[in-house]
Amino acid sequence: MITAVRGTYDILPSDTPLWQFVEARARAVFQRHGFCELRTPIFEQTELFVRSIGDATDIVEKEMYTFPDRKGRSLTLRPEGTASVVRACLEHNLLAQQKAVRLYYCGPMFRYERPQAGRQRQFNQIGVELFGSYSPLADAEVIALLVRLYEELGLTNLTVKLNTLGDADSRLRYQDALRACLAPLQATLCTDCQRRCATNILRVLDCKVPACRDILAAAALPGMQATLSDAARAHYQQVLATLTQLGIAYHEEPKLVRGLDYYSHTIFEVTHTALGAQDALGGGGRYDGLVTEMGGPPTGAVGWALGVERLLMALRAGATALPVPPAPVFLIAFDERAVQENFIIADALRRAGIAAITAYEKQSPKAQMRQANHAGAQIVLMRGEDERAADIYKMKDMRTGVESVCPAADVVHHVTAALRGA
RNA sequence: GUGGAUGUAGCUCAGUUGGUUAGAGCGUCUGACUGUGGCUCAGAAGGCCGGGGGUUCAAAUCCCCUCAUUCACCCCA
Repeated sequence: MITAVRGTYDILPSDTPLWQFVEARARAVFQRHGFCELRTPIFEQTELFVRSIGDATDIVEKEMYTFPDRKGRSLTLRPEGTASVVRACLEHNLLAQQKAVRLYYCGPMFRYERPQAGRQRQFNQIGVELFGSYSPLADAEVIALLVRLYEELGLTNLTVKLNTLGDADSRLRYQDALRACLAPLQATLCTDCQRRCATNILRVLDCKVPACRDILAAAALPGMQATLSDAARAHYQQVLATLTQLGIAYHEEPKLVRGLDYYSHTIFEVTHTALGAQDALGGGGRYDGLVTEMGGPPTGAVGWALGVERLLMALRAGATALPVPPAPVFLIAFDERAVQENFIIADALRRAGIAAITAYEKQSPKAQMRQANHAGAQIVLMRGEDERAADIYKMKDMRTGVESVCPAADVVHHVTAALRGA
């Protein structure tokens, strides 16, 4: 038997209503906030991700699905959404005008990682990007948007974690200071941290190995705040103040670090208690340098992405009321001729906007009634020899068990009235 | 990429120190005055015991490999 490849999975009909619910709510919230959808291809030139995400990141180093096409060009299934959005904006000149551009996207992303709870190789993200402003209000706007979206979906037990990396100069100064401070200690750190010292030194701060934590705590490392420029510090404070005015609770996490190179200034992450090790429901930050890095004009930018699978895990944990599938009209045939007759009536019902299904073969009335019940039918229409003689349909309301009769020519009206009354 | 746990019916799981035709619950199907669902009762169908190799008179059970799932590390959404 051929199975779905490792790290991928099917979203079955029993689950798709929940997905549709989440997507519909998300679109409604984005629409209220003035964000428009952008749909980009699922694969891009490999170079796009290498340049935007950073060639020293885990994503680029070992997690991308990269392959040559038939003419030898290197292509990559997108591991995240921001790079494609920036590329599309530049390609179509969407950032040329002097105004903010608000975009959202949703769809599958691909990363070659070891699957575990809340982590698969093809997974879905919903994300937003806000271009054209350096204002801390823009940071606050997208963070608020993320929180309002979760609220709209009925999620609680959320934690919003915030930090600032400062501008590019602040960050370089801090990394230098950290490197100088850690150099003499490097041999005593865990092997992961020794590697991090070379690749992404900020991650050392986030190490969970107890021995490392003790060493770091004793080392009196410089705080990032110390190397922040005045402007960067003021920007961050303004973001915090605005969130407070919006009534959005947050935790400052000075050690919060992100895995993509393009972030600067504000970074944030939303976690949920019911999620286990992969507890980040969503995260993002400001990336003012990326647009110029990709060959565009200097453009302020801030955005986030959320993992839909993790969002659904959190929703299920919270036992939020799930949407119910449609309850169709079910047509039962007592004889062979009725199968064909029902098929025609079903079409008339559907054209009138009423969901209806029929059987393809005559089965026992009992079996057909069971099917109708299983399908959640509210109304059952029955046709056989007796009904044909009188040119009528027998109609049963499955909730009350009450049966009635109506002329064959008038079925649509009767069903409509019955559904409305129920 | 590293480590632990687990793969038996559609689903959730039993299976005693290796020993006859591998079980249960739920679900499915069929019946219970043959043209009527839900509840109840009765019956039936449904398993290369994840796959491959090995040990043995004998393997779901022991050993090795492999694939997959899962949890954690790592990393991220």
